[in-house]
Amino acid sequence: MRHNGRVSEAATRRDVQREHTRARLLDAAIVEFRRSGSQMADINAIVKAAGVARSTFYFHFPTREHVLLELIRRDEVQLANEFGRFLDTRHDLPAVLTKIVELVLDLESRWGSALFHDVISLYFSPTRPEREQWANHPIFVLLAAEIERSRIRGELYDDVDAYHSAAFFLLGVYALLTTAGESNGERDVALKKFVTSTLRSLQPVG
Amino acid sequence: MRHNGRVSEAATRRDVQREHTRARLLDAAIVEFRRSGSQMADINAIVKAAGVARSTFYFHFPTREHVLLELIRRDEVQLANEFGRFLDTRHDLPAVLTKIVELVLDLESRWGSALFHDVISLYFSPTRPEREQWANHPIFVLLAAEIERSRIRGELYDDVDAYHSAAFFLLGVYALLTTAGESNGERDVALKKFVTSTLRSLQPVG
Amino acid sequence: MRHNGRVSEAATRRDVQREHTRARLLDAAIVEFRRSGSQMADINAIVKAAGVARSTFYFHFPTREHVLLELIRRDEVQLANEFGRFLDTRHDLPAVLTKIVELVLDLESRWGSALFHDVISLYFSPTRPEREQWANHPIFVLLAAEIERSRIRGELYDDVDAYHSAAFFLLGVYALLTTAGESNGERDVALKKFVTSTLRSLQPVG
Amino acid sequence: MRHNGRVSEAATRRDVQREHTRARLLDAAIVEFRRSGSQMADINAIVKAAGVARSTFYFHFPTREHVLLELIRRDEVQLANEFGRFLDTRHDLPAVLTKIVELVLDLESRWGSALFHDVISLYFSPTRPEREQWANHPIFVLLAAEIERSRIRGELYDDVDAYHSAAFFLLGVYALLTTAGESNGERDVALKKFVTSTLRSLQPVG
DNA sequence: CATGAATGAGCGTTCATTCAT
DNA sequence: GATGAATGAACGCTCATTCAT
Repeated sequence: MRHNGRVSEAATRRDVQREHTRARLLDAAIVEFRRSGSQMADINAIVKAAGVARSTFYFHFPTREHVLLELIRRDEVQLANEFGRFLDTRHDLPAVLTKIVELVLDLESRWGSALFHDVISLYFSPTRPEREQWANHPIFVLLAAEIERSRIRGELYDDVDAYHSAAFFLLGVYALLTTAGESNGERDVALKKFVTSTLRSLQPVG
Repeated sequence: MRHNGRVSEAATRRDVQREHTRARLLDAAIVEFRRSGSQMADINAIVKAAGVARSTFYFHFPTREHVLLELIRRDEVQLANEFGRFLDTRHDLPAVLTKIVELVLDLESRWGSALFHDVISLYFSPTRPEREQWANHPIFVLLAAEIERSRIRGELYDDVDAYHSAAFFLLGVYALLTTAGESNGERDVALKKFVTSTLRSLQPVG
Repeated sequence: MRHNGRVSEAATRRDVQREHTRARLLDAAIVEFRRSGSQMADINAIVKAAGVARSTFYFHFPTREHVLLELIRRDEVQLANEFGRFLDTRHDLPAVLTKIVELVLDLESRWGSALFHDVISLYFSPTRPEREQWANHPIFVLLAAEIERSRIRGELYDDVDAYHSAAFFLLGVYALLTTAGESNGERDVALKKFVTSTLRSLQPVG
Repeated sequence: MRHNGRVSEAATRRDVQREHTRARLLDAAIVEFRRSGSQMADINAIVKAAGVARSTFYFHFPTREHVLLELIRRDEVQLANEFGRFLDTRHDLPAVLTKIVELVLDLESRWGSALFHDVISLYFSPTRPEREQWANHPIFVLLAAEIERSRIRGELYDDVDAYHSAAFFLLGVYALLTTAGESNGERDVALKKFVTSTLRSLQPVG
């Protein structure tokens, strides 16, 4: 009411400032989360690293989960793009599954295993937010479609359920990865066997 | 150490008392843990429910993880016994896998999904204690052995790896169960399909 | 740091509020400390008396020693001022020593003997903070200077060591005061004799 | 009532056992107290070192102060004996005071400065037990008597109050020793000056 | 928009102490 | 006489959260 035309301008400045602070917080959060997993990472460390007040964090993110979500969103898009590009090339189902393992391993090494574990468990958490459904997971969607195409081409058992098969596979890969106790060598072996095993559950052994 | 033979006898009374208190705490803990998972569980609520002093909890259990371990120990034995009894009866591999799903579902409903999740994640936790290795999981051991017997009987693909197959199956079941978002009906369907899918990965479709 | 000029102005309101809470805590602390000495003092009682949350205490004071230091700081300034004003008047050495005894007795009665003891022992504590050195004690400094002036005026033995003499005197006064078992009457007598005795150690009996 | 003549015998055995445990506790206590001062030393450490149960400590000693008292009692007797033997030899007052400083320094090095500090503060503590009065301190008694004899021999000012003078001296020595912050060299200098200063307060400068 | 003071709940821990055995 | 289970009070501390400014 006391404001003149400059208000929208001022608001814009605020927007810029807000996004700046928000980005600082996200950057600091990913560093902290990588270090100690999202459970352990305390907000103190994040805000300290971001150079803002503790309460500023809560201004931007209602809970620490919201930070995670924002981080996930970033990478999911990238992952889906990469996987989509791969699907545009010549490929068979074994190659597809292997590619997925590779992508997920990439993701894990980018995030660190502790944080990765936390992120995955968001998909399983009883309190997970609406949009983190499997049905929305970009890789899941593409994989299910690919399996279905394969089935229609007659390469798989007739009665294969593309949706569930895709879920079993991704779930399995994630679960194996969270089995952090084994050495990387053992894990790689297990993943390779898992791909083979999954293929056998889909198509007649040729 | 300085005790003579009579002491251990006399001490029995105290032992009984101690075990009683301990059991009260465990009972109260499982209730609280069921409600909110072991991480979030309020120790104050537990001791209040058990009717003992806060410090008594810490007298018996150094950390909340120790409670969890004790709870697991209890049920694992029971589970393994039940599964062992089942294996003594006439059965085929599909029945075995179905039985396992059933047993795990039982366990989950007894524990509640939050606590169940915690327990499972003990198997995946980077800091899990030695004895909570897959290799020691009673169902895992029995299942792997059963798969291997089946393979030797020529019922499975020749090159099936019993150890990994058992792991994939249990991991998958657990993972599906932690996917709490779906309705129970959907979950049951998914589990049934998962059993079928696993069987196909093990034996030629007849 | 990112603040502009107006912030410090605006912050003043908060500063006032903060200092108010801080003062409330200090006031409550001195009451509790008087009752039972700073070691034994119950932080819960302090915060309850101050009408703030427990964590607020720790927000303001990392340890209980910090409270003590703040209390000391308050009174040392006052004490030094009063002693300084006295030194500005006409006086001789006996009057100076007597004045010191009087000031210290005042301090003790304001603080109570338990707290007073704690405060003094800060000067003796192996972990005492830098600034609580004798060399910084305001009365000590003034007394040593006064003794030295007296010596230069030829009123004392030539070889009197002002620094040590001042220390012996203050130490003695404090030590006598911590000897709480005797009645006040006995203590007053002892203090009077101690002043006489100290004077005799400084100047030829006239 | 069911007991026969063997009771007194049995009681004797118990006595032996009790004294044995008591001695073990004392030995452990002095070690622990030396390490960290009596304030810090926790009963846990003592009972652990003594190899007895926590509650056994409380069976023998109502409070930790009672342990200290028992330890003091031991050494005071020895100290008084040694000082008494010295007084039997040819000596003058300066030698007496110097001897006392020496004895106290010995005591301090035997006990460690932290424990020594605690012990001394027992003499000043508002809750100190009856028998820890200055009036009972063995050295104090002997010193006061010696000063009085000296005064009677006409070596001191006529009006010297032996009781208070002895108190001032011992108090001063103890107080200087608790000034732990200074180097040993500085402390020795201070003690020497303190002896001189005290002598001057007692006898005309020759 | 961002801040910092303040909160409240809980944490894991220490420790003197009691008491039945 | 000695024990160990149990207690209760306080400790210092963390941390998500609220709120007035």
